[in-house]
Amino acid sequence: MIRTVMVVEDDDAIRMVLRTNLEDEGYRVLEATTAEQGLVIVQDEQPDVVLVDLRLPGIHGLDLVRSLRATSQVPIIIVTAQTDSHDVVAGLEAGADDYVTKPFVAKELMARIRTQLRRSSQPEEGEEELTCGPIELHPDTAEVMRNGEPVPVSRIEFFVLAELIGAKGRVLSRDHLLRKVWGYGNAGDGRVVDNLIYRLRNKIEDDPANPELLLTVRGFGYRMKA
Amino acid sequence: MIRTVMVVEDDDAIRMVLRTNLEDEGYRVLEATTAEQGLVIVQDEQPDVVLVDLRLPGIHGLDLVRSLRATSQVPIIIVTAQTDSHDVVAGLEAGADDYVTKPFVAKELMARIRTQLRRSSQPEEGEEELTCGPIELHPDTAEVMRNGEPVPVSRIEFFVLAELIGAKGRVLSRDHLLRKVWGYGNAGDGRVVDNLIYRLRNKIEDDPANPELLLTVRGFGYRMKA
DNA sequence: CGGCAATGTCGCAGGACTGTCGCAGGTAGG
DNA sequence: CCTACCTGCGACAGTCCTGCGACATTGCCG
Repeated sequence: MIRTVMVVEDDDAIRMVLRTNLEDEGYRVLEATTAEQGLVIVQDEQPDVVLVDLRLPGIHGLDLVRSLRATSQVPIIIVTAQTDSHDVVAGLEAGADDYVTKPFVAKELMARIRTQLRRSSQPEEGEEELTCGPIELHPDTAEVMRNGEPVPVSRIEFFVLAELIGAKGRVLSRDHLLRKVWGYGNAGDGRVVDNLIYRLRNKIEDDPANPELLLTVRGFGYRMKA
Repeated sequence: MIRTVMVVEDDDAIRMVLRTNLEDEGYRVLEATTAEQGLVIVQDEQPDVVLVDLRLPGIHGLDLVRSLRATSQVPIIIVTAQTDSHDVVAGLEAGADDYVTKPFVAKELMARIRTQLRRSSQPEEGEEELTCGPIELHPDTAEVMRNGEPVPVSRIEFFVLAELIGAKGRVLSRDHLLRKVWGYGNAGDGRVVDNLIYRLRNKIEDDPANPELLLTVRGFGYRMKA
């Protein structure tokens, strides 16, 4: 699962360093240079962690922290040059979850981000709605519903369906599915995917021979109806 | 509500300073001078936060952190003289939630403790009802009732049932149950969970061969009826 | 209209997954 | 010491899954 980290920092150099380090760790990185931008982006993208500098142009970082905390549970880490203990206390009181002072050591900051992610991911369930027409996926119970009726599917079938529905109508190649679901490097191997699709259709389509939900894209792969 | 903070620290002077500061803030303070003591006390008293020194006699603080984390979600703050960034990373990776270096500023440490408490107390809403159909769990007395009649269950059976009912119908993998209830890392080990489920069904299901409450989700694990 | 490649369809057999149950060591209490 | 219970383990059986191969169909192109 790809995690998103937002960086609110006006210093270009520092922002660049952060971006590089974060991307090396495999995070998706969002950037903002002002508190106002930061607020909007958090609303929009709902990142998994927010890094905030205190000294920002315009609205102060502390106020940004308070605003974020008022509407969101997203973990906030303050990253700033203010080393005074009084500032640390103020930052944490404002609602931040951690406080790192510049110059920071990248490794340490990355570890602190992981710590925040670990904690916030506990009650994780929001996720996106996994539905497509009459089909609903419930990751909590590993069940597939069709017109409200449960449909028995196997483990692999469930994952393939989840992958397809999660793609929201985009075409997924056989290779993509193999890697994501089966975990194969990509070792050329027969028609496992086709077979599975066939079986899935028998379970979720009204007329499996004329699929209306799980469509073939000849030469490319498969996709769900939009 | 009175919060409890445990301090694991072998230096008498520092422990005293911490105790004084914590009591001034209104916390109940537990003390331990070794990792072994610490482990026992956490099990016994379930403090709300644990402060751990890294340099302890005998078992190293890091190992204490890992042990605690294996069985408990209690927030852990490492308080130590090791200022090296490498140590910070190791500490957080081991499962700590924050890392403060000596000499620390009391005010800041107190703020970090409040931060941890704020986060860990979020999902706390009195006691949730641990019921599922005709089954009731009473954590106070460790009793299971079925249609109002007490059902004798063993210690482990009780915990597994509590974990399942607490999950409110979500699937729990065997691995999850092993970690939560047995506390195993995840050491590959046979079919302990299956066996326990079998025994539980014999106690709480009308027809154990056709379970209606404690359901199997093939390929995933087990879940309670919603 | 053929030919070719891609995909649909289906049965099979090995194997993965789970239910079931008996056994024995361990533990707590009497 | 004895008993009752708990608990982990292994074995066996039944069920379901899944990859494979073979053949049928379909779509594309010259």
